Amino acid sequence: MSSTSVDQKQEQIVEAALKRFSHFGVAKTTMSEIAEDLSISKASLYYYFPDKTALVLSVGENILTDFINEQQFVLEKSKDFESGIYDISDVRISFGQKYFMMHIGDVQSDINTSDPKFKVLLEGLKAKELQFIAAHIQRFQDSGFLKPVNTLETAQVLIDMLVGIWICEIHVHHKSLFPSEQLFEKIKTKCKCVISIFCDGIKSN
Amino acid sequence: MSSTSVDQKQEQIVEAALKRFSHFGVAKTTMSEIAEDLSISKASLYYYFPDKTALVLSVGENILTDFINEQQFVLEKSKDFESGIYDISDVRISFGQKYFMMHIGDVQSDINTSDPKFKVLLEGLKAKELQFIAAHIQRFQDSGFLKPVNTLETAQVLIDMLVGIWICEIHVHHKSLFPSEQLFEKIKTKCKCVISIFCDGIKSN
DNA sequence: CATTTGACTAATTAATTTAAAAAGTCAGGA
DNA sequence: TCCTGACTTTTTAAATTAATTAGTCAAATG
Repeated sequence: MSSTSVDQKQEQIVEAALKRFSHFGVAKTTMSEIAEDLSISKASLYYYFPDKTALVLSVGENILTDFINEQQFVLEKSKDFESGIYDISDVRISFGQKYFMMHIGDVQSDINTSDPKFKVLLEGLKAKELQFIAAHIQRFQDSGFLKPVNTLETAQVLIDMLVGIWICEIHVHHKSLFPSEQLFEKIKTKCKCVISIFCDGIKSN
Repeated sequence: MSSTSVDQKQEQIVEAALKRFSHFGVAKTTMSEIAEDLSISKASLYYYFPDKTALVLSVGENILTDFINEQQFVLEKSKDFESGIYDISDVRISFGQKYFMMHIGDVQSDINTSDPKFKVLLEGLKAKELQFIAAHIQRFQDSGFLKPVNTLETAQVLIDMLVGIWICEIHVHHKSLFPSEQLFEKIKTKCKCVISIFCDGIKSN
C-alpha cells in the first residue's frame, strides 16, 4: 500500500508539468524532464497518463478553470459595475502573463487546440465566462445603472475588445522571446482606457 | 526619344507589381513575373528600381497613402460624428481585405518592416491618421456633442480597438490560406458594435 | 496486485546537405 | 538613354541524415 493515492500522484505530476510548461512552454518540455523533477522514471509517468497530450490537457484544464473561476470570483465580489470590469481585466492580463509561454488560446498554441476534448472544454468555459459577464451587466441594468442593452452581445463585445488589445500588443510590438514587464503594463493601461469608455457607453444617462 | 517618361514607366511597373502583390503576396511574386506582365525584360526592371525592396516600398507607399487619404476623405465628408467613425472603419476593413495577401502592418509582413524607410513612412502616416481622427473628435467636442476627453488618447483607443478586433478575428478564426468573405462581414459587424458603444461612451449627456 | 523501472522501438524534430529558383549584374546592342 | 540575353550570386525549398523525444513492454519490487 503506497502512501499516496493514484489521484494524488496525478496531481503531483500535473503540478510538476505545470511548472515546466509555464516556464519553458509545452514543446520545450520533455516527459523525461518532468519525471526527473519528480524523481521517478518516465515509464511511471505513462502509468498515470496515457500520453503527453493527456497530461497537457489536464494542465490546460487546471489553468483554464482557474482562469474562469478567478474572473467569476472577482466579478461577484465587486461592489460597483466598473470596478468589476477593471478587476476581470486585471485577472485576464495576469493569467496571460503568467502562462505566456504556453500561448493558451493563441494562434499557434502549444496545446493541441484541434483536440476535440480541449475544444469542448474551451467552448464550455468561454460560454461560462460570457454568462457571468452578461449576468454582471444584467445586475446593474436591473438596478437602472445601465441602459437596456443586449447583455450577451455586449459581454461578447467587451471580451472581444480585451482579447483584441492583448493580441494586438503582443503580436505587433513583441519581437523578442519573452515580452517585457512594461508591455503588460501598457496592455493594462490600454484596457483601462477602453473599459472606461465602454462603461460610459452603456451607462444610462 | 521614348513615348513614355521614366516616371510614367515607374508608375506602370508599380501598377503591375501591385496587381501581383495583392493577388499572391510579395514573397510569391518574382521580378521575372512582373517583367513578363509588362512584356519587358527583368533587367529593364532593374533599370528603374535598384532592387525588389525598392519596388515593394513604392507599392507599399502607394497603398498606405491611399489607405490614410481615403480615411481622411470620408471622415471630413461625414455629416455627423458616428457615421464618420463607421465610415473609416469600413475603409479600414475594405483595404485590409483588398490587400490581405500583403499582410501590411502584420506580424510577419511580406514587406520588410525593419527597413528604416518603411518605418519612417509608416510612423508618419500613423501619426497623420491619429491627427485627423483626433481632429474629428475635437470638431464634435467643440460643438458640444462630445464630452471634453483627451482627443489624441481617445483617437488612439479607437484605433487600438479596431486593429484589435481585426487581428483577433484574423488570427483566431482564420486557419485557411485566404479568409472567407463572411469573416470580413463578421469583423465589420463587430466593429460597428464596438463603435456604437464607443460613441455613446464619449457623447455628452 | 498495484506500481515501478531499465532497456527497448517508433515517431518527431532538428541539422546538414543538395538541388532549384529567384535576385541581381553586366557587356554590349538599338 | 533605354533595353536585353546571358551570366553570377544569393535565397529558398527539398531531400537526406542525425539526434532527440514519445511511447512500449517484460521483468522486478514490495
